[in-house]
Amino acid sequence: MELFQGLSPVALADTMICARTHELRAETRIFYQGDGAARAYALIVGGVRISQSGSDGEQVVIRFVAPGEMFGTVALFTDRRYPAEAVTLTQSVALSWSEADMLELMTRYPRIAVNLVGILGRRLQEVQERFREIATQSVERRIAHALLRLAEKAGENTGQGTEIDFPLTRKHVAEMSGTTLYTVSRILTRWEKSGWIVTSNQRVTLCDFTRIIRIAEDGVD
Amino acid sequence: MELFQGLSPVALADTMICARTHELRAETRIFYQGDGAARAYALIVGGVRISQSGSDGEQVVIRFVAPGEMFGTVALFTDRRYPAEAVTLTQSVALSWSEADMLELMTRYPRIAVNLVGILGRRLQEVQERFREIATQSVERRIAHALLRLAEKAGENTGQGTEIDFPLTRKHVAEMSGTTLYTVSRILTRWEKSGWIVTSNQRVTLCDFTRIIRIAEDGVD
DNA sequence: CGTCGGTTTGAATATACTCAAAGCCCGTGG
DNA sequence: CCACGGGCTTTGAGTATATTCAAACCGACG
Repeated sequence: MELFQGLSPVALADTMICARTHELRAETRIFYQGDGAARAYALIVGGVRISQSGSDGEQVVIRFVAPGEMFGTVALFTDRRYPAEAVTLTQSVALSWSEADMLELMTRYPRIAVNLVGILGRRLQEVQERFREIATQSVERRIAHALLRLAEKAGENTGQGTEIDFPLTRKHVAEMSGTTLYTVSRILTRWEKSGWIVTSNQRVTLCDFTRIIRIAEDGVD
Repeated sequence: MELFQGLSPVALADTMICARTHELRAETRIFYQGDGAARAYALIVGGVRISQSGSDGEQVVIRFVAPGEMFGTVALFTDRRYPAEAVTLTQSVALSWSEADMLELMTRYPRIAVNLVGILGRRLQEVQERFREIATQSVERRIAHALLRLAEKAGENTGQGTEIDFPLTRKHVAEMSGTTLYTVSRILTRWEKSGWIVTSNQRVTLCDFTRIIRIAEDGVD
């Protein structure tokens, strides 16, 4: 749990006292976009998808949350409305803190604030990179990047290669890489026929990792 | 200066003591992408463009910095390399702090850290929105959004309308909205012929503000 | 007056989108 | 245990949108 790294045992106890625990089944909406932001969450077990939708209903996936990461935190410090919605991918467990407690903790233990700055900084850099990619690269490269990021975050090593261990539809990949589910399907089937990847039952396994990296970097296939 | 808001006069004096002043002419590179991140900056006068480039040289504009804003700050708290480059648009004045001083200040006055979290949070939200736009909207809408954001940040009210008061090439608009300078040129000339905007000498003035907003929202022209 | 950076414009083209239809797989319920 | 239904995926054909490349143009500044 990066946010609380470097805290004394006493401080850690303090933070746990005011935490609330949530047990959630798959496909549960934790908060909606536009809701008043009441609490900050930390994921312990499972997976969460954060998506943002525009006025027409076009959606994009902002990120996938893996165990150990925070989500819904930013809203507390900005306009107090969640700018996106959070949905569990699988059965999950999360902790949460109220806004007041969070602020209190942060002023009592500045280290938390500094940690949070680091976390947000890294997230900012990641989105900026994704922005550059979508602005300048071909769809194929973007899809490669998307899969690599997921593998990095939630990759399980199986016999066949690295499996991204939560359910992932073509639509979601499309919403991560700024394209349509049709294009994603075409490209993934091509990769599968070439043997770079295997997909089955909404699970994607990267077999030829270096090949995918090559596509992401060079755009060569 | 949002970062230091809510500080006592004493604290403010402390921060100013360790600040260094920079006077910069137009088109000066303040730092390069990949440089070891030594200092955090605050812009006092002028304008700065932050751009990121990929391995091939494709560039995007991450943001324009207006007076009162910080830049180069995130890098101190992540991997200590600037993830983008900063170039002055016009003659400018900036303050800067060393990494050590900044950390020291933040732990001494937690309020600074909390402020920074708010700033980063808002920037994160903005990039995420831009990401959604570029992923789902037509080029024309994206250009409209780009101009509106600039007008919001650096709009001067003249007789003809709202002028964006720093030099802005077609190329830069393209790099903000993820398109080519040719497409930007075509669209801006069309808007100019219709009377929604006026451009001259790298200055853009939005005459029919509501029209541009309509394009940004509906995609209607 | 010439040069250079920025801009406009045209024609040809590519890339990826749209829409429609069929197929597949999985879990459910009979 | 098998048949059915629903969500997800595949595939094709046609097309729009925006890119690419080339060339001319404009205007500011030395």
